Amino acid sequence: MARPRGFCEEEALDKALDLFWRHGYEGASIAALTEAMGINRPSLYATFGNKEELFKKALDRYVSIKDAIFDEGLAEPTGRDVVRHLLRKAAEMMTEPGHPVGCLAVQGAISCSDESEPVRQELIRIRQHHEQRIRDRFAEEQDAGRLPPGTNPDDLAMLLATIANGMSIQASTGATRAQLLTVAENAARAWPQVDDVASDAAASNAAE
Amino acid sequence: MARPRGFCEEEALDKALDLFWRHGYEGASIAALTEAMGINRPSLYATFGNKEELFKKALDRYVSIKDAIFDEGLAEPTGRDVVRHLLRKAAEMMTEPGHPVGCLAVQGAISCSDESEPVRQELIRIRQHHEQRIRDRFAEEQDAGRLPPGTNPDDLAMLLATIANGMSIQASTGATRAQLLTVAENAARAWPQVDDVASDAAASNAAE
DNA sequence: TACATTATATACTGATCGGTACATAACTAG
DNA sequence: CTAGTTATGTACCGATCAGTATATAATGTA
Repeated sequence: MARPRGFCEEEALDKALDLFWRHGYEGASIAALTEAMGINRPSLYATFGNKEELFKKALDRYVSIKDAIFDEGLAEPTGRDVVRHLLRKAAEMMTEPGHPVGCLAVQGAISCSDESEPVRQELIRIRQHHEQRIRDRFAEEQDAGRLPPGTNPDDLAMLLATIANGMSIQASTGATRAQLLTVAENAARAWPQVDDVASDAAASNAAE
Repeated sequence: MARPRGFCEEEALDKALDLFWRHGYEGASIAALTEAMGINRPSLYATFGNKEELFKKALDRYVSIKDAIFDEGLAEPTGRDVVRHLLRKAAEMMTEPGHPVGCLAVQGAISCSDESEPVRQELIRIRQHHEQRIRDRFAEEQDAGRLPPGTNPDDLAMLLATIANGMSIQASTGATRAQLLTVAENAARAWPQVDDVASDAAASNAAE
């Protein structure tokens, strides 16, 4: 019973996600956001609250995309297949033409000023959520007897997350899709799995 | 024959390096820099030119530190030893108490605004310099016959750089030294080397 | 002691940041 | 057509950004 909104909220969120992804949280200014979203400042604040809330709402869309990829990847039959699937998908997603490069949860979490600390914490939380999913999947691998003796599924999950994070950095600094796919394939081939590891145990005890 | 400088240029540069490392290029404001360095704005500009030149001079000190680590690590007898040495050193350096976490060349290269693009390019150049050193070392491994058939030394160098970059992200988001050392050890153990790889060739052709 | 030179400290510039006050436009219910 | 409500557009707020003008303090030389 009042003036209707002159823009689509979801479309505007997608534009905001693109800009945040491309420039990080602080790098995307309100001026740039409103221009990309095709709306005015007051409309943005009336609809989304403030910059931080807008970011979180855009982030929700990003997480749902990534969760869908994890659903596929974690369903692969063995740990090595999971690694290959997830890293290949990551390589493709991070170099999608017309899309921002790298992973929003990595690029956006690099601290610039302190003011964006809550956003950084949120991104860390997101990444830990995904790492937890990998941990659970690798625990299944261990139960299935496919982990070499002494290999810790949590350690492998962290290694995989580390490689994925590194790929995001590589992508944001010019790595091509072909290069990232090669990284993914080499990581998958070297992945420890019981059918190709001979001796070597207790890598997990190396930390002091 | 004039008023002498009231501060030590090298000490001031070290303070600046610490701040850039901690907050990134844009995140370290001139106000914060001058306070940390214990000098005034005009002194900073008279001595170091401007923010970008100050950053590059601080970066030089960082690169020399890192190059020294590479000198040690690349001297290890085999590729796997090189990987273990470099990743262990990286884990220790990234979690040094009282120091900023992560790698400056990674944390600083994440784009916030476009204005810092030249700085980003400089950091990318630095990282490529180090990746080149790894490439050369792995080429020696291939000549020595320690690389599994079909394994490309350049690909392995990129994989190693990817893991190191990922460790920087992990460090900046709360990973402990013990966790990073475990990542390093697991990566080293799984590293492809001719004495433990049976079949599997041409991982390099996986990219499309 | 007087001068030339360089470093320092204060205070400013214009631009941009996130966020908002306020007047007006567009709509629906009566 | 009017009243009430919500969206929009403009123009602003104080804070902060990198960088600088200017006046003064501290030195070596003469």
